[in-house]
Amino acid sequence: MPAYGRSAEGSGGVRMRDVAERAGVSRMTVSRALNEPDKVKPKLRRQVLEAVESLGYVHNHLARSLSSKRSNVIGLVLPSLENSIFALTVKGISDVLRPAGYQLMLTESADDPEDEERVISSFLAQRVGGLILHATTHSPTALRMLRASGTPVVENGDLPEEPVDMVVSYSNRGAAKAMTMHLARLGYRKIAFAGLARNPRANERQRGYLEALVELGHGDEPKRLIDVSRGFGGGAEAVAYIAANLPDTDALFCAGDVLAVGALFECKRRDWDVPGRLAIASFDDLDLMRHVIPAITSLRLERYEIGRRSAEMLLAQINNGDVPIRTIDLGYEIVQRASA
Amino acid sequence: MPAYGRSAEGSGGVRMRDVAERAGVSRMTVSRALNEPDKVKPKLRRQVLEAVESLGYVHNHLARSLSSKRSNVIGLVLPSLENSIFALTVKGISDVLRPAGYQLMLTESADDPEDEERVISSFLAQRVGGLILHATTHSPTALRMLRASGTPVVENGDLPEEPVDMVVSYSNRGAAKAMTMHLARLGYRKIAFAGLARNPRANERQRGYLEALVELGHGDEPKRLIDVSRGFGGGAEAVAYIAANLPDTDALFCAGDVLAVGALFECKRRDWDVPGRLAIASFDDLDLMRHVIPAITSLRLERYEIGRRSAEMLLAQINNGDVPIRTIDLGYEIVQRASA
DNA sequence: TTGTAAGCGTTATCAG
DNA sequence: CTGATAACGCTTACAA
Repeated sequence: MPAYGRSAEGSGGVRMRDVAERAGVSRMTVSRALNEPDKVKPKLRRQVLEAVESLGYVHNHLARSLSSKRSNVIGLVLPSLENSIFALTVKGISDVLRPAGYQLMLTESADDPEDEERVISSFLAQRVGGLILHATTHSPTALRMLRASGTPVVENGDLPEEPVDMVVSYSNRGAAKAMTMHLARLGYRKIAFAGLARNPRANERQRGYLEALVELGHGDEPKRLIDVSRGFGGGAEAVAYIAANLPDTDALFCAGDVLAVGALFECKRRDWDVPGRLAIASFDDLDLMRHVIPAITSLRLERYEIGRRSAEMLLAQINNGDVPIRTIDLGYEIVQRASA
Repeated sequence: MPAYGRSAEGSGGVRMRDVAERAGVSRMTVSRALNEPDKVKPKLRRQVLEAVESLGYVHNHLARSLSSKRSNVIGLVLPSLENSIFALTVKGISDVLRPAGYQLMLTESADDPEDEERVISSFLAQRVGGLILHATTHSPTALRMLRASGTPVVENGDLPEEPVDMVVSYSNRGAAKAMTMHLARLGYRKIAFAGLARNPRANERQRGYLEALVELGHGDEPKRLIDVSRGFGGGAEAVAYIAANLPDTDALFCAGDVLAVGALFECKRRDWDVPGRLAIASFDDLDLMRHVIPAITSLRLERYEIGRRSAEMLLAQINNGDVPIRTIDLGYEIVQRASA
């Protein structure tokens, strides 16, 4: 037996030919009535639709895609579902895809190259019509597979130097640099940075932070880089580390919102005034940021637009095959709040 | 042209027959080497795998599923991706599915029957091998489609009276009732309930809350039901409503964690002591609950287990077709913290 | 506008 | 253990 198991014999086993018989037309007329209704006379169309209804026929997309070499499925690879920041991007994608008759297939793949490879390979085996990847670092094998497949791809998580195909994103490096400069402008002088070591996007953010320090003339001062674990606990770790090892730090820039909130709570526990004792700034702009007390200064990214534009580009590529502008930088915005 | 557009011609256009030629075997041997390696002599198997590798062949699951009437894709319908509570369930599902060679297709469908119908129909058209639905209320059409398809289904969001097929869940009603009784046991007498009006699961929670009040002998007192909007803002609305209309309320039970946190923040803004002025309890147990100050008393559900067991049941049904116990109640646990 | 015939790329089946 | 052949259910291409 194969690795995969038995499944339904397809909805009730009603095929297009059954519908055709019932409606008194040929299979092709049924096919047309379903896919290109305009090409079938209203009367026959009605007959077909009635037959479909009464037989409970469900169009077989497997057969359709195999035969037509087209697919109405778009694959999306997200780094994680735990982080609700992606929800907006998914919504942006869906809002474009759905009216166009496409369906979104979503998979998560921790920022692990092997995992991504497996997921991409699976999507390609499924012959998806296009792929949206919320990641810009891929294994050589993954790259080879993607290129060989000829499948349209949009990358999302960052602005890569060598895109696979199309890109809709913002610059993690640029955004982090801007926020660091912003903190400096607010008067903070000893700015620390906390992030997850294993995340490529967090790494880029760290680079941006370091670039800003150099530009500010703090390049020679001892580094204030803090590697933390994920979740709220990571933010607490950062504050604890500052208390123990970098007590003169006056601002903490967190590579993610959850870290920032964790840091804020830890400050409260230690009775540290925010931003008096320690200012806090973060990346992304979860709804939570403006509700905590004090509200946290953060970087807002166009999460919804990223999704919408990605889907639009993908469809344009699939349908016209001609997308002149293949990289879109949607930028970022600093949202100034009470925490810094 | 069809509603859906052009797509890749399938990875490089390399077919199984090309692999077969290259390896000097028949297509069937290639098929076996890929699906049931044990049934092919090591030597031929190696030849095939080498040919696959050198040609960059990607197995066409469309054709495989069409021909075999099996599918290695499982569809999952979640109410929303904004709520990270589902991340754990997804992980539980993936952990079972992946090693079994299955792939998860995820879609979101707000608790809107029409939307769910469209999504289910799409999955059935895709001829998925099984379906996991995080919802227990379905439109008649959806039910008919599901039943007619014969596709194995697991429902997750609640314990329905008339399951479609299999169920792995907890009782929203039971859990809410238990929490309300718990609050009463802690000495609270004027317990309010806040939830989203349009959510079937929140409705069941409300029922449980009301049942508890009756059992406590508070059935005749004026109701303290508060309909709020979603997000942190909803929690704030609840507190504002209490301040304006139900000032003697001593405890607030929120149908969701985000509401509870929003309520907590609003209390702080109003300088209300929690739990002194108002106790707060919530449903689900997001990580955030134990990090806010004060930490919030909540109901913990086996989110990971729900996913794991659902996937296991589904696979058992697909492979053996014999799953004696078709409904699993995983219960809930009250996590007592400082907020109540 | 509708129909006919020949695939799409794989696997089930049965023979060797 | 391996191979030949006929599906799987649909659409393309062409003919009427």
